[in-house]
Amino acid sequence: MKDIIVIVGPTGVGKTKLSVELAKKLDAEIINGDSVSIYQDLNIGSAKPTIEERENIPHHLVDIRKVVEDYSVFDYQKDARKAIEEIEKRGKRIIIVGGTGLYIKAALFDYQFTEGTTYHTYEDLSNKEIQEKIREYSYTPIPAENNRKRLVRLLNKLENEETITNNKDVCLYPIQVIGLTTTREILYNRINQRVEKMIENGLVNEIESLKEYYPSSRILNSGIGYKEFKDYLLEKKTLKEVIEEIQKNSRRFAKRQYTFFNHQFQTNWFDVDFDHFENTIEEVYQFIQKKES
RNA sequence: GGGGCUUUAGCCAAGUGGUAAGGCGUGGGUCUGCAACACCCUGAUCACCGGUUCAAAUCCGGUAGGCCCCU
Repeated sequence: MKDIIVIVGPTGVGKTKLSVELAKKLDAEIINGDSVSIYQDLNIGSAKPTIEERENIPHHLVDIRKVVEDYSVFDYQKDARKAIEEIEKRGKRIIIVGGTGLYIKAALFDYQFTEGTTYHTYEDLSNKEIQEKIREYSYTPIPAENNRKRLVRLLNKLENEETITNNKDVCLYPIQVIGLTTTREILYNRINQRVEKMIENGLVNEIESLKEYYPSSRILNSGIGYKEFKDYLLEKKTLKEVIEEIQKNSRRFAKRQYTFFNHQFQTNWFDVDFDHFENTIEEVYQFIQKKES
């Protein structure tokens, strides 16, 4: 099997464009590695590649869920591995692009989940009490003491007797991780402008048409570019405030993405040449060729 | 020209004599089932000069900037 090309980087650096161009050169198909593009009807705010931008390259794991449905890392792991298998059978190369680090990592590395386990929220227990219970299983050290979500998850795993492995460094596929980067200043400018552009392209209409799903949709209440509109729909916030909030959340997200891709993957970083993007494409292409020869 | 108020980190801001709360942003970090999530870490000698005091961001005087009122 040839290396799977994994394209990562912060939001707004040009991952989509690179993935399509590279797919053409390598005769590859693309697997989406973005937790929001999974959803139908979330197009503008998710910065999902348009049909034109996809240039007839097959894109997998895009639009596979409805806005009211849930989706998790485990689902992604299964779906992505299946897609890898299928593309492989077709004899095409594989490119995974996206900014959701955990999804991509769980698909490619030996993360193990257990099918259909029960899940308690332990609402009656304090963080301290949950920690105590975790200790009863002789599980130490307790990670992230104040992180309610992770504590609850861990306790559930212990109570369900799920196997807890630590294979996060065991990669199951041959991969080549390409990271796109630039200076913070340029990145933040691009992010800010891209949000303005989303508004011009009709993000507000997209939101209006999804309005009725807000109360029941998890993704609409957590995805950047969507959750910020909740108060706008209630007329508690102006559009200007919403825009600024989306920009801010995107910037903070980009920062966290850097930490993840820097520490969780062996990323080969490339400084993007925005004025002559073909240079960046060529540089990455040469890098891949060299690695394989 | 006269009078009053004000000046604390990039921003907002508490603190009126005993050696600087907090929030936001920024930067860094964690990461096996909500991950575009959640969580952790991160900064100042208080406009400047002088005085009072054992001790001043805190009191007094002056200088500079800002705001307001009067003429």
